[in-house]
Amino acid sequence: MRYWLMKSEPDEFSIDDLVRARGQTTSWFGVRNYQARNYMRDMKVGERALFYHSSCPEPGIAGIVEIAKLAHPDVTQFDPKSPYYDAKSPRDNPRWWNVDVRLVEKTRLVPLAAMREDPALATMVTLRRGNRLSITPVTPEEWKAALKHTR
DNA sequence: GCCAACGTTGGC
DNA sequence: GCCAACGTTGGC
Repeated sequence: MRYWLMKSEPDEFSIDDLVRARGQTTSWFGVRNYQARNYMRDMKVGERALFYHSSCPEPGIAGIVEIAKLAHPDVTQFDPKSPYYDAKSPRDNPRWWNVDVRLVEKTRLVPLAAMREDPALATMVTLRRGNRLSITPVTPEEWKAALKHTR
């Protein structure tokens, strides 16, 4: 059982979109980074992730999601009309994969500044200097510490 | 809008 | 395999 952090720009897809889709699953398409893709392929159904708002006025943890479906080929890579289209991805050997997630809960926002202030969270991969990965692993200790901030 | 940091691309 | 150029991320 592993824990994760998944970033989303709220302008594109926010915690409130997940609230509106409560009970449904949401396809985490559009990841175009190999390391982040590999993490998604490691994910198992039922594992949980911190849902993080990035590139916005108030970056931080906004909720908790769980993995609802194992990684499967990202349909947008084959759609020429999609901004995520990848002409070089072979249909019989897709480059890009995505899991599906579902909302566990929308939490109080845990601002980036608060995350940096907590020594128990300062170790998070996503907070490391220069890290830009949209999907990163979270240790059980970090997970516990993060949940405290959401209450 | 700026800019540091990083990943990817492509010529050699 | 190297590495410069380029594009992207994401906080500020």
